[in-house]
Amino acid sequence: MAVEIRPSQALKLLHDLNYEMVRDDDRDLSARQITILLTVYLEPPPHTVRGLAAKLSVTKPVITRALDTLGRMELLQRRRDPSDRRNVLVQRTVKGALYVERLADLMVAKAKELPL
Amino acid sequence: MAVEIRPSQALKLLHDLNYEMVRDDDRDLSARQITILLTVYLEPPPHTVRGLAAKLSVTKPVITRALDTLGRMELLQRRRDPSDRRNVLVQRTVKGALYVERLADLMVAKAKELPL
DNA sequence: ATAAATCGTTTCGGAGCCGTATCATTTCAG
DNA sequence: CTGAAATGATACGGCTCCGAAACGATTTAT
Repeated sequence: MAVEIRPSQALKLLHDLNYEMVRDDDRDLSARQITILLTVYLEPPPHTVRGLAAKLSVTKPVITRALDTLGRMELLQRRRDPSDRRNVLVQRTVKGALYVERLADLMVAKAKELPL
Repeated sequence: MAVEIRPSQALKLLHDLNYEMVRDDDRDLSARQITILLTVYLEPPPHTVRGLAAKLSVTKPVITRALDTLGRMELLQRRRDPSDRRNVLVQRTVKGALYVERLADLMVAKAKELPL
C-alpha cells in the first residue's frame, strides 16, 4: 500500500503521460503492445507466445503480430527455445530496456509535478 | 509535488492499468483517443476541433475521426457553436464522465496495491 | 456584394490490426 | 515408425486509422 494518489491526480497523470506519448512518438503503441512489452520487462522469464496470449486473454496471432511490430522497433526479440524448438522465447533488448526506463522516468517526473 | 513514486512502481502501475484496459474493453482506445477524452474532461471549455488538434500536434482529420469514434461510444458529443456556426464544441456526456471516473478509480486502486 | 479567410468534414490511397481458420514444424505416444 | 498433439506463423476478409488534399458551410474583410 505504498502510493497514495487522489482520483483527480490519477486522471491528470494519465492525461500527461498519454499526451507525452502522443507527442513524442509519431507511431504510438497500442494498449496491447504496451502490456506485452511491460509484461516481458516486469515478469520473470520465460515468455512464450502461448503464455502471453493466455495471460492477456487474446489469440495467438495477436501476440505474433505484436512481436512482429515490437521486433521491428527492436524493443523485443524472438529466440527459439533450444530445448523445445516449437517454443519461441520472447526476450528483452537494449533498446527496449531504454524505452521502458524512459517511460518509467517520465511517469515519475509527471507524478512529482502533480498539484496539491 | 504531491505524489512520490519510484520507477519500478510506475512501471507496474502502467502495466496493471493497461492490462485492465485490454481485458475489460474488447475495443480499447488509442493513446490519442484517451488524450482527447481526458483533455476535454480535465481542461476548461470550450473545446474545438482546431484547438484540440493544435494542443496535440495532430491534424484536424485526426480529431474529427476520434470524435466520430468517441461519439459513437457516447463518451463525447459534438455541438455547433451558436455564436459562430463554423465551430464545433466538444462536450462531455454522462457516459463519458462515468468512464473517466471509473478509469480514475481503477488507477487509484492499482496505486494503492503497489508493493513496497 | 463579392472575395478571402476560417472551420470542420470528406475523400483518397495506403498501412496496421483484428479474429477465424489453416499451415508447417516439432515433439510425443503407441 | 507412424499418427496425434502442441506451438507459432500465415492467409484471408474486414475494420480502423493515418496524412494530404479537396470540399462545403460560414464568417469576415474589402
